[in-house]
Formats: sequence, C-alpha cells, structure tokens
Amino acid sequence: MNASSHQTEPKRRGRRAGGEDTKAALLAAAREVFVERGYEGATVRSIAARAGVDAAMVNHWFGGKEGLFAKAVLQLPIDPNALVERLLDGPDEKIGERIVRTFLTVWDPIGGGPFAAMVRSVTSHEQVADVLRGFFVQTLLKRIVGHLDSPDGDLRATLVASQIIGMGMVRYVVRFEPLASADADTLVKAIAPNLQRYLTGDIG
Amino acid sequence: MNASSHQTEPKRRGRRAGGEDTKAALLAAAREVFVERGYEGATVRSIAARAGVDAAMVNHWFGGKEGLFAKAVLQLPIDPNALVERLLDGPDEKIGERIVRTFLTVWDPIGGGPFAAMVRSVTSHEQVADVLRGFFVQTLLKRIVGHLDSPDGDLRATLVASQIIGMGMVRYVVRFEPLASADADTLVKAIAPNLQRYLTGDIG
DNA sequence: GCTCTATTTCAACGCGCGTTGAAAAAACTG
DNA sequence: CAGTTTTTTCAACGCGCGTTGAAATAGAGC
Repeated sequence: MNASSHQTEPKRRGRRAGGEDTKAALLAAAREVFVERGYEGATVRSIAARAGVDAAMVNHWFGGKEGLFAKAVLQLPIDPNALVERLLDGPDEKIGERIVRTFLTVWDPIGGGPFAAMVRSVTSHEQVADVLRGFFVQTLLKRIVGHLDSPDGDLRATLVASQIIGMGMVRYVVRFEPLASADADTLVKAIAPNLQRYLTGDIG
Repeated sequence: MNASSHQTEPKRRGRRAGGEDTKAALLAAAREVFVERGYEGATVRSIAARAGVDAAMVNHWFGGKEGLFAKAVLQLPIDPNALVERLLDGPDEKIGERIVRTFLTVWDPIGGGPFAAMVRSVTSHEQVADVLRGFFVQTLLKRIVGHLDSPDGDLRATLVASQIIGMGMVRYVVRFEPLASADADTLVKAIAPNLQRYLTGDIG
C-alpha cells in the first residue's frame, strides 16, 4: 500500500463540496435514532455517525443535544390531522374498534423497540415528557373529544389513552403472553368494546 | 478546633465495631434506592452512601451492581400472597372494583416517582424486565386466573394487566388530566366495569 | 501478645457521555 | 488571485459511572 491509498483516508477537513447539507443530514439521522433508541439512548456521537459527520456539528448547528431534539421532533413524519381523520371517519359506534386497529397498524410493523424507547424517554427526561404530552393532549385527544362532545369528555379521553397505552406496554414493552402475540382481530374484539364504553357509555 | 475534633473525622478503616452488618445495610439501602430511582438511576455510590459505607463494598459483597440488584429484589417488602388474598376475597362480580382500588391504595401514597422508576428500569434493562415479568406473571396473574378458571384465562389476565398498567402510566408517569388527579371513587366507577368484563364477560 | 485473616476505606482506572476551542480546508468576496 | 468567512474535523476537557487493587484496621485463633 503506497501513501496515496484510498483505503482509510483520514477525513478531509473544511467545508464539504457540493450542496451537501450537514444540518439536514443531522436532522434526518436524529429523527431515526431518537425513535429507535429514545432520548437517552440516542448519543450525539451515534447520530453524527449516521449522518456521516463529526459530533461537534451538533453543537455548532443546534447548540447541543437538546436543541437538536427540539428541532427534530417538529419534523417527525407523522401527520396528526390524517390520523384524527382516520379515527373519526365512520360510525361513532365503531370508534373503539378503529382506535385499536389504527394503533396496532401503526406500531406492529415498527416493533417494540421504538415504543419502549419512547416510554423510557418520557419517564426519564421531563422535557421529552412535556413535548409528547403536548402532542397527545392538544393534537389527538382534544380533537377526538371535541368531535364527540359528550359530558366528561376529557376524562373519557384519558381513560381511552390509559387502555391504549397499557395495551402498548403489555404488548411491546413487558411482553405478557398471550396478549403480546395475539392477532389484531382478537385484540379488537376484546378491547374495542371497553373503549366504546369509555367514549359513549355510562362511566359515572 | 483542636486535632481531636469529632467533626469530620476521616472515616476509620478496617473492620467495623460491634455487630454492624454491612451486607444487610447495603441490601436495605438498595431496596430503597432501586424503588425510588429505578435500576439505572440508582448509582452504586448513592446506595453505598445511604448505607453509610464505601461503594467498593458492593463489589466485595455482591460482585457488582447486578448482583446487588438480584439479591435486593428477592427481599422486597411486598407480600404477593397477601395481595392475591385481598384481591380474591369477596364476590367475583366485584373483583374489578377491588383490583382498581387496591392498585390505587398501594401506589397513590408512594407517588409517581417509584412507578416511573420501575417503568424506566423495565424499558432499559432486560434483566430487570425479566425479573419483574416473572413476578407479575407467576405470582399474581397466574393465581388470579387459576381462581376464576374461565376459558382464555391467560388472555383475560393480560388484558386486565394492560388496563391497570395503562392507568398507572397515565396517572403517574405522563399525568394526563383529569385522570391524573381524579379521586379513587371516580376511577373505580369508570374502570372497574371494564376489568369485570375482561375477567368474567364475553371477550370473543 | 503475636499472627493471621476478614473487613473496610481510599485512590485510581477505564469507559462513554456531552461539550469545547483551535486548526484546517473549502467557499465566498472584491 | 488574495483575503475573509464559513464549515468541518480533530483533540481534548470535565463529569459521572461501575469497577479494581492496594493499604489500613479490626477482630479471631493460638
């Protein structure tokens, strides 16, 4: 191997060539890694490595890990409006069923890792908990409650949240069988009626 | 202050006087701190400090942090048998109510910290998840299922677990209002019927 | 009372984390 | 093309973690 080997050329310094956007690359990597590993599990170094960039760039462009997180969550590839539309589209008597099925459709393909990561982030980092609480409460629960306009709407919404989050915990995090491996239809039949009661039944 | 001041006497080395049991002190401190802060949050140094002992003793007596955890969880001050007795003592039609009320009675005084700590430990440390899964499944769920001996008992038990865990998540961890601040009676009226359906109703 | 051994503290190690400042290199400016 | 600015890498810092080995001290055995 002569001196001009292309093998492990120690990365050139200075501004990159072409239109490569380091900031965008970091945001894209951050969205992935934060979802995969949660806030704590996602190290600045791992995000930078996935973006093909030095870890110091996180500080230069976002002022630190928290700044990157704050910017990254604003660009998550989820469309809350579409989600709410999907839940509310159909007869009110079957909202419970649509909630269970939609939740499973979104999370089952992703698997337990991201869900556990999200839970861990919420339990350990107050800033993350605030961001996610704001998203769930403002964007999802309030709108569903508003559509149904039944009395005690807020309590009903949080009851639904409790059952859905609990299903996620048992299925993806602690993995109690047989719920963890049950197919979607079984869970819909078992859980949907309870959600339906929370939303439109007598809870007092 | 003369040289023989009792103030900050730099701890004497060597074997302690009297019957002071370092091992037991460490176990007691570990039980407290693990519950308060979870596995990751509980540092070896903090446990040793509470026990009034050097951190190195953890390695000497338990071979490390994991060993201490393994021994400590076996001595948690909870009596599973008494808990199961309490849940099963009474008419079967009111089991749901007793489950909700017992859960709230146990956790409300403790507060959200320990519950969040437990959840974080489960999501981040596989060994901890295994230990707790074993406890819940073997000790609690199986016995309740056995008592009721209805078909699909295991599925029913995990469904109940999902609702209870979800209630804990919403009440203690993410704190969605108004569920987070609702009084016990309100939650019993809202949730108990759903548990009752899971246990003795038609879920197919 | 002397020796041996068990117990405990202390100081340090190695690791990974987020962060920082200086140096290098490309791009921009006139 | 020369000088300036922007972007990037690199090397290092400080922190806290779990862990380790040596030194110091108390009790046990003879």
